[in-house]
Amino acid sequence: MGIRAQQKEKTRRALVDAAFDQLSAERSFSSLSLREVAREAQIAPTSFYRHFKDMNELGLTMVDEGGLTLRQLMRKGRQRAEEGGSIIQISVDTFMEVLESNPNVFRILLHERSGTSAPFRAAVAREIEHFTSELAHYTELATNRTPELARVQAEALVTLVFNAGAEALDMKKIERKKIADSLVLKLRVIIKGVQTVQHKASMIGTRSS
Amino acid sequence: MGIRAQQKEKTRRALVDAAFDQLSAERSFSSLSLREVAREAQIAPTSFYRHFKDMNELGLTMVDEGGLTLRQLMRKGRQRAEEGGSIIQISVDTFMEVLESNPNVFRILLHERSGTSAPFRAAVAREIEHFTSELAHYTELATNRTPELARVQAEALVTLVFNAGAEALDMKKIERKKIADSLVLKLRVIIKGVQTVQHKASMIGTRSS
DNA sequence: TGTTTGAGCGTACAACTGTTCGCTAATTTA
DNA sequence: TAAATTAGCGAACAGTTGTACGCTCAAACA
Repeated sequence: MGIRAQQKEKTRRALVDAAFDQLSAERSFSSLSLREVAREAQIAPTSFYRHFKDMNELGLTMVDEGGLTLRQLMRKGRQRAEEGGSIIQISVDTFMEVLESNPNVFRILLHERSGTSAPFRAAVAREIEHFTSELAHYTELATNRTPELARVQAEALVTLVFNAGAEALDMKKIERKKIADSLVLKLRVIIKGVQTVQHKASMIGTRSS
Repeated sequence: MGIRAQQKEKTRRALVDAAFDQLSAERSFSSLSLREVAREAQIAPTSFYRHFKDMNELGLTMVDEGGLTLRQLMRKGRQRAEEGGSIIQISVDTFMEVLESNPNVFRILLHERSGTSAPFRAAVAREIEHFTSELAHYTELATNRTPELARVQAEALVTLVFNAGAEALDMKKIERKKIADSLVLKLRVIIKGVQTVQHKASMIGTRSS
């Protein structure tokens, strides 16, 4: 890569990082101004346009990085699960760790999921959908769930996990622990419930066939 | 009430209504400006201060009205449930009806729940906590749940219901129906799961005592 | 080597924001 | 009836925003 393209990439990266850095509990992406981001990235406001058409394009880039983080999260969880132990506990621990080391990545996902920009909502929904369907597929293979119930289970699990994530984001470690413990119990309850429902359904199926 | 106080209350109401009216999928409360609200309410920007210290104070008033709606929702659901039928189905139907007739009330609750203003988040959390604990209390009485499991069940149910509400908000009736059906199934799964867990726990308790 | 490209900059502008201040005029109070 | 209160207004302010335009000057290219 030429010197020029290298420098450009560096500046682009500085913009993305500047935007991520400005996120906090008190500051959402949509409340950031182009000028603020440019200021933080140490470039002139007008130079912003050399890299992104507008703030929305920057934001969508950030959401994409969020999707990447989710895929890494899924992979990491699976790797650890292969080494044995409670899958649920491992998954929750992994989630909380990744959440802690990338708080602002989750901030943009969690916030823009119910934000005011339709493209943003769609992008976040797409990433979460990908995450959910992968989990459903995995569940279908690892257990004896029907596709329908695997999907329902995955949706319920993901909803509770992300909700707990949103709560945990701005809390201290000790409170986060409580949320994680409570989350584990809830996930267990759901899985147990799905097992029961599926078992009942298959009994009926057995009887009638 | 004197003529003067009456007129003042009317204008105040106009401001709150104007703010609610401007909310939509594309417009959150925090994106509204004081001047926009005043314009919509047909008063001069400066007159706004005769009624609220700033936009935050207006917003907290609106969140309070959201809490009121939640309490009415709970009451309505219980009334209908007394007349028999599936409690879950009735609750979901009631929720979706109230959601449909007060979309913007839910918008502010659902959005500011993960918003950038700490006082807002706290206010919304308070209202949802109230809703959750009332449901837990009700569950504890109506079934034979331990307080701990009743609480866990209530939290899980509320999380799924509100999440489904957020999804349903901007959808057409037919898609909303699908969300509602899926939600009913998920709630059933959770309740079934809690039943199973509680049953197992009580068996152990019986054995060891 | 001479020419083209393009990242970054500074200036400028119109649009909007929240908020201060002093005024009016109608209601309330004494 | 005379005085005090106050909801509502218009003008004005300093600050911020997104973006258009034209320039520079180093890298890439022919």
